[in-house]
Amino acid sequence: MTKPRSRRGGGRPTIADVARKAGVGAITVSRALREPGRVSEDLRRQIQAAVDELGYVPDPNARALASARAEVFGVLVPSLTNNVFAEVVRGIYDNLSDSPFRIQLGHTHYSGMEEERLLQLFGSQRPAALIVAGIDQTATSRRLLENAGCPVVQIMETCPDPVDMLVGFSHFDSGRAATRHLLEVGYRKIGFIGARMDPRSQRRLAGYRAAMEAAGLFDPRLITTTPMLSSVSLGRELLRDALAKMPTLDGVFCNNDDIALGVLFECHRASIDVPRQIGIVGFNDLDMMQVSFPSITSIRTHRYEIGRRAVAMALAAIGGNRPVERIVDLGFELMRRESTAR
Amino acid sequence: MTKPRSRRGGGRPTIADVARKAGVGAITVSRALREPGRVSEDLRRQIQAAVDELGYVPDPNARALASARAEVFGVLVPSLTNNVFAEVVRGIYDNLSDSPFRIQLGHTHYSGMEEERLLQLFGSQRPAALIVAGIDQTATSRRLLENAGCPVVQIMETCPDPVDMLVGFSHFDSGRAATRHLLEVGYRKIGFIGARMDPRSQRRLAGYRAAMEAAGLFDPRLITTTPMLSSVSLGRELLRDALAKMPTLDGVFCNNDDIALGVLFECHRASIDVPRQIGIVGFNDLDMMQVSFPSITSIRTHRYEIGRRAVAMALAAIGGNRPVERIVDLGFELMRRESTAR
DNA sequence: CGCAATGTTGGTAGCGCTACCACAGCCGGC
DNA sequence: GCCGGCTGTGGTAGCGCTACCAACATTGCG
Repeated sequence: MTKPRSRRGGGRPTIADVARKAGVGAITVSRALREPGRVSEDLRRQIQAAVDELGYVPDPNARALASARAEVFGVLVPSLTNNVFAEVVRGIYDNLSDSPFRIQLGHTHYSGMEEERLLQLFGSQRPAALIVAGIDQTATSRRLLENAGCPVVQIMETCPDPVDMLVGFSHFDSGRAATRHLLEVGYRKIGFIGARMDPRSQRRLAGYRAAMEAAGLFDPRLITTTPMLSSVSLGRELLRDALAKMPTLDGVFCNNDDIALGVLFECHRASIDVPRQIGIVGFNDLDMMQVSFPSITSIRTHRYEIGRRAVAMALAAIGGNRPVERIVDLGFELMRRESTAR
Repeated sequence: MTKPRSRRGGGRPTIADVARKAGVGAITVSRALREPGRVSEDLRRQIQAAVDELGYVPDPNARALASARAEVFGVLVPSLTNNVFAEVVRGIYDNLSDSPFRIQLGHTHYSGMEEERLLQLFGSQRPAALIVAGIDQTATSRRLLENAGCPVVQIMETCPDPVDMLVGFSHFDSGRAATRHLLEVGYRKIGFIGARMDPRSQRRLAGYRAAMEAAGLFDPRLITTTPMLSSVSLGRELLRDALAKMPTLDGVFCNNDDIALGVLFECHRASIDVPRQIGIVGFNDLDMMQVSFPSITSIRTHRYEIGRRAVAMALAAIGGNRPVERIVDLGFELMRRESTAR
């Protein structure tokens, strides 16, 4: 006779304990918990009573092993301290909190290598779905996504050929819209100021450039960027740099709101009148943009909704009814404010 | 003869495949991967070659099931969009990225019930360690933590009787220090402005109150709070409310930097001179505090370091050598700036 | 009334991995 | 030369759960 291993788990109740208590087979307990509709009302009640009494919680690891599918959403974003992604992630969490799915979050730190490593790692868990930021995966990453064997949602951008599904908006269009607005209001020497030029920033810059070229006003010296991580203080420094290069600057499209705020503060310090001498447009429309003095024109993006929608699409796909629209463009909105009101 | 189940996992290589290829037993492969020191140099090389060739990645679920221990850190914070926790979480991720541990992140949304639910859920995974924000768990939550069977680190605060380990700083002391600074510089009618008064905010308020009472200047009408979530725009509204209640207000200790920024903007709009008419102190010392115009005095907290340190302590405990100091106080720092320079 | 279709339940055999032993070979000490 | 102790390796038996199939009862229909 073999002696049972000494309950390595520390004596937590198992499905067998519940089954014994309820006087049914283990598999019936399993079904009662996962597909209550397939178990008779009577047994379901008995089982529920046993579960409650024992305080049974299914072991997700055993479940994943047996079913070859973990109840986990893998989520890959470049950074969490970036307010933008924090909002997206919040949308994801909120829409997933009532479901049995857990979230496995990873930071790529804007690195393709790191993204590959994490996808490899996440893949080994057989996640129920993957949500990844951006469309600029390496060839290896793209292959990993295609072979993940689960719904994949790319977020934050649009493109015609996603791996699977996509929710986002056009960074090119939004960059162009911001620049066009400055042109329409009458600014001419419009600079682009940006830090950490990730692919999405590059597309906004391309939109800026397109607008400026269409107006016959493009000049490469109007562009000021840095590889450093974006921050408010960096916005201040970058405006100084931009003005040093181009003292006649009369407007700036800032790659994000942090930069824009830094620019505004530097204008205060240098007694530059906003919007009279310089017009400012930010990007993302954080709450503070409408509060600042003067309030700052910005491009509002639907970050929370992107996260929420990505989850909704993934859940639909898991449930068997893939959304008809594989590609969702949530657009953006230009919020006109005092910083460009001249 | 039983036909093998059709590789539900989709044909990924298993440890048995690696063992066969390397001509060794499965258990030796397992050891070579987890404790290379216990396997001879020769076999280790052969096994590594087989692993590389097959692209073998261990299944974390099977591993967790067999060893009754998942390589997962459970992390519980109230909110991710709060910049403060985003920084803490970054510190946690950064210090854990080279280890085999994954992170399971949960939001309590400042709710004790939600915290209980998540601890229950996380516990079912048998995590390697738990990191939770705060010391104000419900009785149930505290019991769950005590019985988690793994190292537990509470973060963000100090107290004499943590569940297990603790890293943080004193909110009471920091609130008192901020208020004392305002008093020292000469402000008298000093208000407290705060949103979302979680337990940490309450302690800062208590520190404020202690300082004001010690100076014989406390007045409950100086306190303005709201249950709403903190934001820059809320800071602006709260200052209006505070001034309506107490027009002679000459200083404010803001519960966080977002509020402080909102207050500053409202002062600009209302042509209130900072620091002459009103002094402002923020809390957390976000980057923008030193950039704003005028720059804002704030209490610097070591958020990233709290996350980093919590992980270091948990790893040490997992490794068998619990840190001698179970309680670590990382302190805080008053950053004097223009907003209180009069 | 017979038979297929449907619905409900249970048994068995794993999922991929590691804990726990067993065992072989080697060392040094008495 | 025997014994205990080490080191390195492997076999076996699960971890807790679910996929798969079988068994049985019940129903509907010709």
